Amino acid sequence: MLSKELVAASTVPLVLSVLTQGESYGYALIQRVRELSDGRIAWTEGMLYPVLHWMADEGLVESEWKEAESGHRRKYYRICQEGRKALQAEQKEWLTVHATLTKLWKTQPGLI
Amino acid sequence: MLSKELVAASTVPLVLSVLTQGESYGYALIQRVRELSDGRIAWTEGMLYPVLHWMADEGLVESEWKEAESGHRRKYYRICQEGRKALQAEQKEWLTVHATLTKLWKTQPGLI
DNA sequence: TTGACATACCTAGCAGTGTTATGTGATGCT
DNA sequence: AGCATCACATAACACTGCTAGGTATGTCAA
Repeated sequence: MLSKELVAASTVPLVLSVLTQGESYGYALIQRVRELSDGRIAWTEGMLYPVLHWMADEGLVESEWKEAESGHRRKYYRICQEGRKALQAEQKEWLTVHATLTKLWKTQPGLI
Repeated sequence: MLSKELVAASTVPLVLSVLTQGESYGYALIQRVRELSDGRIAWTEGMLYPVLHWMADEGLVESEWKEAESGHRRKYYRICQEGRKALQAEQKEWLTVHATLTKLWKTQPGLI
C-alpha cells in the first residue's frame, strides 16, 4: 500500500491525467486508477470525493449529473482549461523530483 | 516551488538516497538536494530537522555529533539497515506511481 | 422476498501533523 | 564591531486528511 504522503501528492495529477482521456465519474476513477496501477493504487471513496469537490471549487474540473442506463445517478467530471494548466505545472514538479531521485539512484548499484 | 504534498512525499526518500552516498548532516543535505535539483527543491531547516529526528527515532538513520575543522558542531547522519529497507520500499512505491502517471502521459500528445 | 453485494454518492469531526516563526551560538570576513 | 554564513533546535497551533458512517438504487441467488 502507498504511503499517505505519496497518495496526497499523486491524487490530483492522476485524476487530471485520467480526465484528459475523457470525462468520468468518481466511482469509475477509483477503478480506472486501480486498474492502471495493477491494483497498487487503491483509493477509497471517502478520500476521493472531497478531492473532486475541491478540484471543482478550484475550477480545475466541472461536473454534471447524469442518469446512467443502469439507473444510477452519476456525477461526471470534465477537465477545464484551468485544469490543463494545473496538470502541466504538476507534471513539471513531478518530473523535477523524479529527475533528482533517479540521479541519486543511478549512481547506486543494486537500487532499482 | 514544489507543492507541500510533493515535498512531504519526497523528503524521506531523498534524504535516504543522499545518505547512501555517505554520511552527511542537516545543513549539507539541504544544499546537496538544492544543488541536485538545480535549485528547485529548496528545503527549509525548520522542516528538515524534525524529519531527521523522526527518521532517527524510526531507526532509519543513526546520528553522531562531530566537531568540524571549521569549529562548527555538526550532527552527522548515517543510513542504517532499516533505512535501506525503507528506501527500497519507497522506491517501489514511487516507481509504481511514476509508471501509472507516465502510462497516462504517454497517450497524451503535447504532455511532457 | 430477503439478504448480500455492487454501484454511486456524500460529509462530520477530530486525530494527527507540518511549518512558521523564533531561538541559540560559533566562525569568518570587512 | 557588525554582518553573513554555518549549524542545530522546537513550540504551538492552524490546517487538513481520512475514517467511519450515512443514503439510495440495482441485481442476483437462495
